[in-house]
Amino acid sequence: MYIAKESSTNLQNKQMLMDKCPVTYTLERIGGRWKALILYHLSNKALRYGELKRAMPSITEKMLIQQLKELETDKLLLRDVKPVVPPHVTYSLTEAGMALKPVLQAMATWGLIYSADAVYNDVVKVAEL
Amino acid sequence: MYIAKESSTNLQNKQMLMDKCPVTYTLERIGGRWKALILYHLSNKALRYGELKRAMPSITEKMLIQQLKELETDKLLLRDVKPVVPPHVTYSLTEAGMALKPVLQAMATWGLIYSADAVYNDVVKVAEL
DNA sequence: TGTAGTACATACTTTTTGGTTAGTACTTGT
DNA sequence: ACAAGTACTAACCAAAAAGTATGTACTACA
Repeated sequence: MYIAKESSTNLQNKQMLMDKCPVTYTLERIGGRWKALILYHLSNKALRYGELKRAMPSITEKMLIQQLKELETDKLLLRDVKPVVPPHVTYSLTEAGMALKPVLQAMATWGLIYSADAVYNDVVKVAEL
Repeated sequence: MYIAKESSTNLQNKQMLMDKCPVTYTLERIGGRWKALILYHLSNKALRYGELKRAMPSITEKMLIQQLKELETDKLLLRDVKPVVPPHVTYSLTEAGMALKPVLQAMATWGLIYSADAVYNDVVKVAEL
């Protein structure tokens, strides 16, 4: 028999770590499936919504705007709307967004080195199918 | 009326990004609520299971061993069992785990700078309650 | 005898994340 | 008249992550 507590600690733990651990704070900002990739695509030049979509064919439109919105409210990127019709919207990195480049670079470097000989525990290789 | 596809692209997207994007690869290895913190605590010296637990009072035992297991199979840390009773188990960083230090450092630095004036969008501040 | 400490395991549930499907308003091109 | 392109919105759902509660085997100590 299972009796659950009324209030879970899930959000409380998240809050606490965001507050006390700067790494967790950063992780919360750039974590998830798509944010790093979006930041990467915008790292050289500003792009329009449609350009981003075409640069990442496997992201759905819902996920794309959702992530863009979150990145915007987190002040990592800027949304520029030209009030014309059809709409013309460009996304570019802010100061804070630019400052993430060395972070992403460090992660990319580690990933490149240590994924080479890694055992893929959570992924079934296509070749094995 | 809603009719769902039989196979979702969730895992396929994850696989694809892990394969093509080294940042995503790294993120998958150190992401989640607790892994960064565990790596941080082990960054200076090896610790026993109980010492880790006491260092992170709000993690549950289930989450702790689960994360430790994943970090071990990902070869970021080493599990040392002394076959005595009561059990004596120590965890320490591997080469790959050590190599993550600059990555965590870069994230910590960014987090410290850009969390100071951040708007907490996903968190209701305690003071507001 | 019973309580605490060692390091876990397991069944179950809640919360969050990611994905699916369908639709909006407007204009230009065929 | 109708399709295609612009940039979205919203209802709905499945899968993954995180958390809860409880139990294990063994020993030392009071």
